[in-house]
Amino acid sequence: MKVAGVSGQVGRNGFTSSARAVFRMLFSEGQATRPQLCEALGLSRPTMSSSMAELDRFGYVEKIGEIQGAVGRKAAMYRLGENAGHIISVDAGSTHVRLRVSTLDRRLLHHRTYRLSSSQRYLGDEISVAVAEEIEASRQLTEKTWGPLRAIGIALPSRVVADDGDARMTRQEQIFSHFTPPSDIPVVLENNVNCAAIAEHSHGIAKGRQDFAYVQVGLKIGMGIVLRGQLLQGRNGAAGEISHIAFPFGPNALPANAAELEYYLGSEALMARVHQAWPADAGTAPQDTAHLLTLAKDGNESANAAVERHAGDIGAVVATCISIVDPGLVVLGGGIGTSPLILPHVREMANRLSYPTEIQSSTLGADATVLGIEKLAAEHACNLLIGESPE
Amino acid sequence: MKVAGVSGQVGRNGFTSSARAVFRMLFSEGQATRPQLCEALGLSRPTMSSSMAELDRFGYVEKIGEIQGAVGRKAAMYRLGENAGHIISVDAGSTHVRLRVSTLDRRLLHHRTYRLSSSQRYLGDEISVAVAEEIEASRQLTEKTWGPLRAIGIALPSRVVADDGDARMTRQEQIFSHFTPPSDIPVVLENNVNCAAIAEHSHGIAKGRQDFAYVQVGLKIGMGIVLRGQLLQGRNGAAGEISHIAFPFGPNALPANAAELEYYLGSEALMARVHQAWPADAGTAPQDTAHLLTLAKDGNESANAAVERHAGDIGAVVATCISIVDPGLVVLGGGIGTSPLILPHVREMANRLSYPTEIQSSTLGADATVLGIEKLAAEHACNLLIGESPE
DNA sequence: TGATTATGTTACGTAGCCTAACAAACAAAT
DNA sequence: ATTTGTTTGTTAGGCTACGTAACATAATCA
Repeated sequence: MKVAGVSGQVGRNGFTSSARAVFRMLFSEGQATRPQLCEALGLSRPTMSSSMAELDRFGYVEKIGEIQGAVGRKAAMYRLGENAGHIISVDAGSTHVRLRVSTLDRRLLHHRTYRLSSSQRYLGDEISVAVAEEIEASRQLTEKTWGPLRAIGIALPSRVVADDGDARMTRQEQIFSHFTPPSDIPVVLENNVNCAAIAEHSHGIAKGRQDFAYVQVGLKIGMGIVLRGQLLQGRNGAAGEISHIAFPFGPNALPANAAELEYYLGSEALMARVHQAWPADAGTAPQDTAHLLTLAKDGNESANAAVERHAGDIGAVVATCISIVDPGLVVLGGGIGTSPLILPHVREMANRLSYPTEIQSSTLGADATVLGIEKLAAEHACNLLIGESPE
Repeated sequence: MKVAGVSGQVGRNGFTSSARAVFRMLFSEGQATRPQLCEALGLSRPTMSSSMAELDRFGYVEKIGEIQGAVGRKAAMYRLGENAGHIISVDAGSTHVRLRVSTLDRRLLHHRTYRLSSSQRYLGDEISVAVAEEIEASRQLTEKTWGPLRAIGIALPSRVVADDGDARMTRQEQIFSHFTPPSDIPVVLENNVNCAAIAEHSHGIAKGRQDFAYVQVGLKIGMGIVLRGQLLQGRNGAAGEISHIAFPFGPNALPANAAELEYYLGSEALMARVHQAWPADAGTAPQDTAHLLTLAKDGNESANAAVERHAGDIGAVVATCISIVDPGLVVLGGGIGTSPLILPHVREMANRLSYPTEIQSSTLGADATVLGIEKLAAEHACNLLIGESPE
């Protein structure tokens, strides 16, 4: 994750640590009563009173109702207040630009989806233009109940280098070719596969897991790794760039070029191999991977063989990842990755080659990436507002 | 790292956070004056006084002298006191059992090295017996100025699973077949390659790095990964088990068995290939890898070709690791890994296939592993004594 | 209409830090 | 040898962020 713009106050900012804990709790839980917060944070009721007063002075919390227990007085329910502000999150994808405007605790305020004129294989001008326009349009209709804009998050189809990393040779700056963010708003950039991984962590099948890997198999292949609850980025923003693992590699084969696996495991090369091997008497060869998967599902032998072989290849890649980070859980995503046809073969290959690991298909839809960058942007905004998280 | 024995008090234990910070500073720095500690920890001199008094009551610190600045009063120099105690660290290696007795701040009190009767490929009875005897012998001569024994650390040639991991199918318990640790002393277990990585971090070329990978190439091949300053262990204790990456893997090759790379890249298979390819007119074929490296260094063409090919294979493995964790630094260790002959070829292959990464040879000697487990055991003892580290 | 229970506030105590001021111990200047 | 200035360490006292105890408030239940 790269953060541009405002350098930001980190740490001490006048709030007591209890007030910060309360804010952070409402930030992550959405809403809670005072007794719930006391219980969860181990604070006394007087401390809760003063923390709430502190936060309320800035409009960072608001009371949204009361709930009645079995007996006794009603408990006041709170959530983040208007002044906690809002964020804009954008998935600058290859076919669509998806945008969400939401509060820090991720209540959706507004959303848009823009379809690009053509599929963009890499981050380029058209994506930058579309992002600029979509963000501008959303900013126009900002309602004043949304509070101040705290951050803009953008998920990119490119490597993204953290602030302390080595940013040479990255395409990440391309996003700014036609898009100039407001000067006082921090911009959070992250790779789109990593964002999908984050979404699996916060909304998907990896919820509650400290460690897991998310492998996306579609047009391209990529991986996002979460270790100890945190996204692994790497010195060059290249953590999870599995298209660069050594391939081919064997007793009589050394890799000749970088990223050969990207071509081999990508949809295009897969379909090329399918066409090559397609028997003349097996009917029309499928035109795309969706078609291939449909044929396989319907029992077409040639399609099944191709899918099985591809699943084996993916299983080999997954085994390699497990052998290096041993995450305990691997989530498969992307057009091919989520197919129930490949799952058993990936499991079989991965578990045969490496170590006991749960392997599951993603259940999140097309919103995963934008939800992931939303989470990251919200976290960044939260940190700027009340200081870095304690751990 | 697996921890057996005493469950331990974690966190709150009567010490103020300043006192804990002071202890932790002396633990990591070895010794420091009061003003130095004030400066480094951001504490006032009165707070330092009370923290020192607190720690001194338990004998956890001791004054070891005074140093004179340019002008002004002398500053008192402190280090950890006798009651901070000592630890025993053991490298249960394949040919030797190395043992160190040291204070928590790693002042060497005693050391022994025991040569095993034969090279042990796996953790088995002979190693367990040797460890039991060496530890017992060291405990006999415990001097009372050493203070209490706080922990025993053992580096094992086996996967080691963390307390929350999945311990099935591990050999780690073998160490206790003939060795029963004192019931009230915590035992810290860790894989020996991971220990060597830790040693690179605390004493070696990776000092000060947050992220790096250590690749050991010798009789076997293995990796230890440090991310955000912490060892990566993995759900099955299998993080860094690079002998399990998919191999062979190519357009016409899927791996048949687990760990084929272990056989292919190990010394034995390497030498078998060398013998196979050795020309009849090139003199006697080398008998072991050391001999092979010597011949290559002296310009022998066949030896050089074999070394270069092996280095390329290692480079491919390193590239795979970089593509997954992108650590920014890879340290090569082990009998073959530290050879200056392979370094340029590994660099060339790794950087061609993946991302800009510093690749260096280890400069630590045979003590690396025991120094690594010493660090881990010391940290564990420190945490038990004064609570978990804040971050 | 109490009795009971949960919530929130007020009053007050305390731990753990700080600053200010002073005492002690030193080198360098007089 | 005395004075001066500097650094170190201690004493005195204050402040902040918590806590507990007690009370006020608001609900259910009998």
